[in-house]
Formats: sequence, C-alpha cells, structure tokens
Amino acid sequence: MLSLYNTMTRQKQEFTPLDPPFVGVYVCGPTVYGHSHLGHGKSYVSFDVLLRYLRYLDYKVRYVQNITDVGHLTDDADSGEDKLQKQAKLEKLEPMEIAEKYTASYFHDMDTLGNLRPDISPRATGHIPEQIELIKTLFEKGHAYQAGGNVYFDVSSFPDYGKLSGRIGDDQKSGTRVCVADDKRDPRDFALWLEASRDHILKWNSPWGWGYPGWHLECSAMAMRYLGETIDIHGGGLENSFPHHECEIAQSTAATGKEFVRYWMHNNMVTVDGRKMGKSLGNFTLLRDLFQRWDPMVVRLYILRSHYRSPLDFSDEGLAGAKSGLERLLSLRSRLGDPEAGAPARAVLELVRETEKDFRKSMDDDLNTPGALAALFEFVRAGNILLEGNTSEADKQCMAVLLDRLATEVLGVELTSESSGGSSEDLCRILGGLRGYLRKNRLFQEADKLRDDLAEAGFSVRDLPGGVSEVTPDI
RNA sequence: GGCGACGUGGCCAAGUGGUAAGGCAGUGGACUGCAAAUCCACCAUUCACCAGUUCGACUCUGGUCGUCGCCUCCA
Repeated sequence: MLSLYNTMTRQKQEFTPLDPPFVGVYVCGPTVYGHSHLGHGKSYVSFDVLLRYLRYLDYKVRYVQNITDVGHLTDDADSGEDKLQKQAKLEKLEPMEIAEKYTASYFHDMDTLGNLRPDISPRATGHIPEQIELIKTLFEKGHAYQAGGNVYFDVSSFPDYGKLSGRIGDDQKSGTRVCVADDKRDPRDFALWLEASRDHILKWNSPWGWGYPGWHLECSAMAMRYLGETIDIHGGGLENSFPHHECEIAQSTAATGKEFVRYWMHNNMVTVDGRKMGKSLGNFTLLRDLFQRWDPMVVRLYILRSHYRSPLDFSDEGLAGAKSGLERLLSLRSRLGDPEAGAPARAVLELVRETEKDFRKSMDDDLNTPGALAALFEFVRAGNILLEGNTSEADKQCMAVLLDRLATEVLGVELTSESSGGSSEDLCRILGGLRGYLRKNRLFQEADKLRDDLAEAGFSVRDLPGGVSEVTPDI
C-alpha cells in the first residue's frame, strides 16, 4: 500500500485516488526564461519516479505540468518586471521567442535525464480565458476586489488561508522584506490581475482593462481545466508551498467550494555547500553543463540516492559515488544479456521475488528511493554470485526482466548502452577477441598495450573466464 | 521576529521501541601472467548534546546547541 507524505496534514497517509483507477497529478513546471539547473533536475526526477511508480501500481495517471511563459514578476511590488520580458530585452528577442527557446531546452534536458513527458504541458499564455473566467467567478462569490486596473484576492474572505504552510493570522509583516502594494486592503491579499504599463509587451484585454494574470492564477486555472475541481496529487518545490500553493488553494477552493488538492507533495532543495542552489544566489549548475562531465544516468542515480524530501548537497564526490553504483548495475545487466524466456531455477525465482518485495516496501514508504536502490544493489551481489555458478538462459532472462522493470521502468535508470550500438559494438567484440588471442599466446606486452590504448580511448577491458575479453565503452 | 525541516561511520544515505540497510572510499584475502571486474572478510557497542518515559530508545516526550529552508520570483 503506497503511502505519501502530505504537506497539508504533515504526515504520511495511505494513498487512495478519488476515482480509482484514475489519478490526476499536477506538478508546478518551470518558468521558461533560462536553462534548467540541477535543482530542476531533482524536482522533476522525483515526480517522474512518482508517476512511474503509480503506473507500475496499475493506476491510470494523467500527469499535467505547466509551462509558465508569462506573469511572474521580479519582485512583489507592482513595479516588478516580467522575467520573460526582461530576458527578452537581454537577448534582443521577442518574449515568445524566449519562451520557445527555453521550453525546448527544458524538454531536451528532461528527456536526457530520462523523465517521461507529462501528458499535458499547458502554457499559461494559452489559458488566459480560463484565468479570466476564474477571476469573474471569484468576483461573483465575493472573494475579489478591484483597485484601478488591478484585481486582488481578498484573503480575509477565506479563513483557511495559511493552513498549508502554518502561517495562520495576519502578522506576517514584521521582519519581512515584503514591499506592500498600497492599493491592497490587506498585506496578505494577492494579485489576480494586474494592469499593464504602456511598455509591457505581454498583455491581454480583460473586463478590467489591458493587463496580465497574477502570479498564482495559472496553476489553479490549468489544474482544474484538465484534472477537475479536486485533484489527487499536487506537487512542487518546497519553496512554493508559501505563498504560491497557499494562494492556489485559496483561489480554487473559494471558486468551487470544493477541496482543491487531496495530497500535497513538496520536494526538497539541492544545496551547494549547504546553501540552496538557486538563481538569486547564482550558485547553480546547469544540467547541460553537468551532462558534459557526467553521464545523464549518473546524474539521475545521484538524485535518486537521496530521498525527495531531503536536501541534496551537490558534490563531485557524490556524483562519483553514483557513477560507481551505475557501473555496478550496468555490469550485471550486460552480463545477463538478452536471453530467451523459460523456466528459471527456484533460487532465482526466490531472489527475484524477495528483491521486488523489498523494493516495493521502500517505494511504498513515501517513495524511499535510497531504500529501493539498496534492494537493487543487494540483488546485484546475489546475481553476480549466481552467475559464477551454473545459470540457465531462463535464469538470466528472469533476472534481466527484474532489473529492467525495477531499475529502468520504475526508477527510469536506463541500463542498456544504446550509445555503443551497431558498428562500435562489433569493433568492441573484435578488439576483445584480439586481446584474448594475444593472452592465449602469452603475448602479454602486446595484450597490455592494447588494454592501455583502449583505456585511453575511453574503453574498459575485462578478461572473462575462458580466455576471451570483453571491451565496453566507459560511462 | 513568525512558520517549517534536519543533525546516523572518512563521504553519501536508509531505518525499526528490542539492540544500526545499502552505496562510495579504505584494508586484508580469493581469482588473474599483471590488472580490472567479481566474490569473501574487516570497517559506527553507536545514531549532535542533556534530561525524562520505558524492562529496554537512534527510534517517544521536554530542553540545549548547531545547520538549513520559507516568509520577495525561484524546482
């Protein structure tokens, strides 16, 4: 039975969908004005694993993740500049060109990391009518008020505001750096619609004049549009729980009178030397740069080695550890090959069953991927031992299927080296044969020279029992 | 100031009221022509600190110290 930590109740709860077997999941997507960094990677890998695991459990999941291509300001006062517009000026492009460019970059990085595409990736600018409708409803129900060309949500009309983040009461003023817009009735009130200045490029006509939607509105509008008024799971980064998700709850619940989200999930941050990796500190590492130095699957495994609700401190040492672990998994998978199915031995069936049981036990416990990986590594040792003895093709097939299902299908860690397909695979076999031949004839100097040259070219040599050698590209 | 999270071996990282998974690194051994890979063995009497509850706590309660996040856009 899967249990998930619900930020709203501050405890792990058994997961049951509203309308089984269907599950609606909404995850806050990126604002597309820059390339993705490791922090995005951790977040979206975590939720990708949630999706994969739900599907492994045979739920029919609809996964919606927005693309924010408008509307967020550089600061809380109305004076802030649209971030896309700012980046557009910098790059001398249209805001929509910026959105296109970084949306493509985002998808490319996520594909490389092995994340499945969301079923729907709605753009905020494509849902302005839905957002305007939502504001109208809030007006009708007395939760919104107008101040000039701006429209605000009246927080005092929604008593549950602050429940998710534990910020009850209105004394959020002391010690904060919030610059309160002076046309708000209450400092906690937040914008639903903002009047656009003359030089603002991204703007739309509305009942309240030309403007653009508030910062929190798009997620409410798009989540409800595609997943209904009550959605099963809403995910996002921890830093979004307040104010973003708090405001989403207020808007959506006030508009429909129904519970908006049943399970709130928040993933923790990537840190660098203990400090949050983020755009404001400028201490971020871009995924595309990371991929130059590390195989994307190393990065993925590195992320999975810590729990999604724990912070992950970025270090080369950690990445190196993940790399060794990945090599271990790859090595076993490659030893198993691609054999025919059949009737495996009892010991193999037993091992496979135990492994899957342990794996599921960890995953059921709020997606404990470090625990799930431990089960996999124990399987690797046991599998290697079995391979030392007499194993049938059916045994190997059975073990290979398990690895493919748990490591690749559920955790998304690709274990086939598709990079070495075709001709290079043939070359590796020929060179492996050559080293075997040289060793058999005790031409060790020549054999070792070949090994050294291959190492320099990025290939590892492994002498197998029986005199042949295996050549594989390094990761 | 308010809200919240965390503190486990050299590093990373799980965990249960009944006596510490796993990975990396390290050491010794088997195997090898030598390596690598693989396997075997070793590697925290101890889980920030101090009290308390308990037959028994790393796990529950209270306190102390430390680190971090949010309260402004941010995954």
